[in-house]
Amino acid sequence: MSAPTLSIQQAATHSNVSVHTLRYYERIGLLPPIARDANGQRRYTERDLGAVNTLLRLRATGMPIQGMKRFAELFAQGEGAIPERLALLEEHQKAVHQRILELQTNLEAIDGKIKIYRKNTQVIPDSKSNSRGVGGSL
Amino acid sequence: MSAPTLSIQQAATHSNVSVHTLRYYERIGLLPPIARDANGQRRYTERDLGAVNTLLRLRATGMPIQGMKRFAELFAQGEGAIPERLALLEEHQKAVHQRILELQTNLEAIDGKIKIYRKNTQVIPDSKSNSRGVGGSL
DNA sequence: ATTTGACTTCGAGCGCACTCGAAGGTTTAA
DNA sequence: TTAAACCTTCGAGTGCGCTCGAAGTCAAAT
Repeated sequence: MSAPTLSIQQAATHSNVSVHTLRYYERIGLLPPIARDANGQRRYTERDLGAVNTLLRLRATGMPIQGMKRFAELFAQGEGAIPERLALLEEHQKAVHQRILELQTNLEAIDGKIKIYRKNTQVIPDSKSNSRGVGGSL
Repeated sequence: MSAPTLSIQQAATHSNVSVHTLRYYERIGLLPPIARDANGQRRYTERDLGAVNTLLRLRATGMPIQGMKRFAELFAQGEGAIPERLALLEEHQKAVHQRILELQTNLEAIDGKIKIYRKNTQVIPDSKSNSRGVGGSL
């Protein structure tokens, strides 16, 4: 039993991307050249799908295409480049972590605003209160 | 003592944006029309700076300009629109929270990969191991 | 007198990551 | 026979959020 492979259409569906994007990623070197069948059609292996998966995770965490390209290149260079691959991932890890912290910080500020709004919605302001607490300005 | 106001340059520096961006935000309706001095030059009040601050927080958490515009419009509509403002913020709050969760999930997957890489870097693989754990494919 | 910084309207350009369609080809299945 | 699904190269278009510069004006400060 040889490993099952997928057509580009199937791979696209499986990975939830468009066939356009799969060819695009291969074209710009994010994916290695995908193996072809007797008719020259792409056959995606488990490994290829794994690669797509990894790329999508990197993308989802905000890595720009240039970064992914660099990673793919380091991969193509074989085992010698493992330390660089590790370094790249660690750097990205750090960046993502900081991004999460930034989001959390800003989210807290928004939470604060929401609380103020809730107070103001619950109590109908009387003529003496001017609801200046609400935003001040936006 | 009247409230101190800032020139556009000062406001830009203070908020860490460009004067281009300040005018742009005003132009597209994110900021209210900024008050002018005798010479027609913008004078940014504390309130205006607060508005910029809020916008930057929304932006930093990924709210598109259209969303910010909607918020600004609701603000311009006065107190009657407070419930809608609240709703908009709550929706955004939810979205940001989900975004954070997504980042954390993907970050964990990346952490996993890093761990595998670290194992492989520590132990020089012998002829029997083929380091297939490392990425598999990227 | 000149430099600085502000103002206006306008439209072009940029970087990113796709996204799509055209045009022309082949193979395979119904 | 026809339709579906794949292939190629190519270039144009999209949406976002700026970003910039041009051209012309004005007023205050040195």
